[in-house]
Amino acid sequence: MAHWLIKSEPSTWSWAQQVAAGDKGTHWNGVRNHSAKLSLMAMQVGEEAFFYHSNEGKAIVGIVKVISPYYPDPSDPTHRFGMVDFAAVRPLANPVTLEAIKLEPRLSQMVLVNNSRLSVQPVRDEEWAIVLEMSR
DNA sequence: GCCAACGTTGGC
DNA sequence: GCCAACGTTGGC
Repeated sequence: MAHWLIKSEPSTWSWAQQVAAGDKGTHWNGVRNHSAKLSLMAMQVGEEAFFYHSNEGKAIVGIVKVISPYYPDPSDPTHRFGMVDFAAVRPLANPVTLEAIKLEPRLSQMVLVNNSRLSVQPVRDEEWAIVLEMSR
């Protein structure tokens, strides 16, 4: 199973709102970037992703799971981009901040560090485990 | 609020 | 097909 990371500005869509959406989850629409699209297309139902708060908080705050495979994003007039649905799984006991991630040498290859603008990105298995360890 | 990094657009 | 101009993202 692959792991992922998705970003959201809390002022637009927060972890609290994601939790409130429950098992029905939310449509992750609005992605308009090719790299992000490739990750969305590769996602399988049941795979988990870190939920990262950008701008305010700048931390991984929870885990979501994919509850629907990739399908067209009706909000895209060009019909080039699609989306998946995510539902909240659980919060992290302690959010893992971008600062802490940057200080951890074993996470120096994370896309979050190297390509900070990419809103949907893959996470390596070892990176996933290290972040979970840091959240305890 | 600034600005660097990056992606996209459009003129040529 | 190149590349300058522009818009957006997101850390600082």
